[in-house]
Amino acid sequence: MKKVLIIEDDREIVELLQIHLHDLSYEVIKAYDGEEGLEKALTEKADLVILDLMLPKMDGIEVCRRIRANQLKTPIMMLTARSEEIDRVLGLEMGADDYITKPFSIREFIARVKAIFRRAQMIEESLSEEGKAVIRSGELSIEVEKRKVLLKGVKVELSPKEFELLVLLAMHPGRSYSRGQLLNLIWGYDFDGYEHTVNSHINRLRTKIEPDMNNPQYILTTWGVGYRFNEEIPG
Amino acid sequence: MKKVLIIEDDREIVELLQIHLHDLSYEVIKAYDGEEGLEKALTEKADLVILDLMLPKMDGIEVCRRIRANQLKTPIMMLTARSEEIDRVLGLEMGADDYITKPFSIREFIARVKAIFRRAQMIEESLSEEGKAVIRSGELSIEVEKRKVLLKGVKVELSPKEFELLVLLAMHPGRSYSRGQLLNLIWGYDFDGYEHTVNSHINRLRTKIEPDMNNPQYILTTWGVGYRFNEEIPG
DNA sequence: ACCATTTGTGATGGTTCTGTGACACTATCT
DNA sequence: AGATAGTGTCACAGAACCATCACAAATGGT
Repeated sequence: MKKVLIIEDDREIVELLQIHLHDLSYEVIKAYDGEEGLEKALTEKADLVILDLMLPKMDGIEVCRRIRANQLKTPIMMLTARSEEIDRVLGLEMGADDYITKPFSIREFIARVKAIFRRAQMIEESLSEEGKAVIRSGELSIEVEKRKVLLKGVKVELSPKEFELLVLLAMHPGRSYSRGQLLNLIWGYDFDGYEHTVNSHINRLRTKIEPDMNNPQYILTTWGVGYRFNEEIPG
Repeated sequence: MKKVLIIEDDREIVELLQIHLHDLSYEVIKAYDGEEGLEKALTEKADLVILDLMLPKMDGIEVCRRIRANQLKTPIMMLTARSEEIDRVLGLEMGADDYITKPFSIREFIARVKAIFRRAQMIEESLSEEGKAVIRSGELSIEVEKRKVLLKGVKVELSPKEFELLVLLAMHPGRSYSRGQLLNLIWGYDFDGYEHTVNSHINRLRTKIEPDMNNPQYILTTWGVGYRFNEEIPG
């Protein structure tokens, strides 16, 4: 059974979410402040964390960061009170997978939760078929094990860095990575170069896989933040 | 009836696996620590070994190595606690055929066990053809048992290392092996020489089997990674 | 012990990749 | 619109990586 951790100080909202998550037969764990939330996130190994931005004791942003530092793969959905862009951007920068602004409709909330699990499920399944870790998206297919990328069935030659970038981004569609994060994750934390280096590699990668450079379909830019893989490929 | 050996100290997991393996009508042998596991692996002649990475008395890696040293063909499936704990590469480097991270779904576990047996079956069948394990690819045919390689019907004389390299690569077309992996798998994990040694052997091997050295058809280079056998031999 | 073969390593030259600077371009805000 | 900060593009030099060759040490058979 899937575990969902809710970190939210408004008990009414927690109640509401719990009821509906329970209907979907998920196990629900609750935390009412940042510290408690972080602790439970690290110990309970939840399959999804729902995280309010404004929290007592420890800010949602900080909680998100700390979770990411340890559990890279756990999906996080942010709740924010104001629909201001700043909040959204910050949320993405920390590596949240999705965000939703209060007040939200339960219908929408459930749809998003399902979407997140569906995505996680896809990754799980593609990994499980032995030897075949394949990520598919539109006309693009990535055979991770074989280090092979096909675009419309035609093999694309990528350099090591380009390949690693593509795989990292494509494994978490919709999640934005800052240039700093990408440098840490791919180049290593001891790399001391310019962040602008990432631009070049993204650019080279795009020239190889994007049909139209002025209108990228796979590698998207999150302005002011970094890059992400498109989560809704047309067709 | 197929025999499956489970080496795992967590008795709950052993129980669980046993039940499901029994359903598939496999005979199950159990061992609860590394030493016992190795002993039973060597005496019982199992068709599949399921091996936990963390074990009392003797580490799973060591057990894996020792089994491999004696029984080259027995498939081994590794169990690891966390996905971060072990790199996919490391598992394969030790010679495990597959690995699965805990916690895992029984469904997935069974799928993988079946896949391993299916693969073993395939190899078995190709072996039974007049007792010859033959790998064919383009104009190249490798008779593994006889240590004989034919190019366009003409015998090619290969040194031991060259032959082993060729067989290992040709057995898994498309999969790239790093120089470190090749050293571990062919030279042995205790070899302490330069990785660049592999280059020389690949080079010598190529001069013997490649029609055009500037455009290899069989042994390809995966830049920044290592070498692989071409999976799509032209006509 | 002798010879032939195999094998590891050093050296060298060639190829690909990668980081960076410079500049054009775009989004955002006042 | 203008100012500013963020992003796209491109070329190039240096770095990283690979192929090749030569040679000495190790190996193995006779």
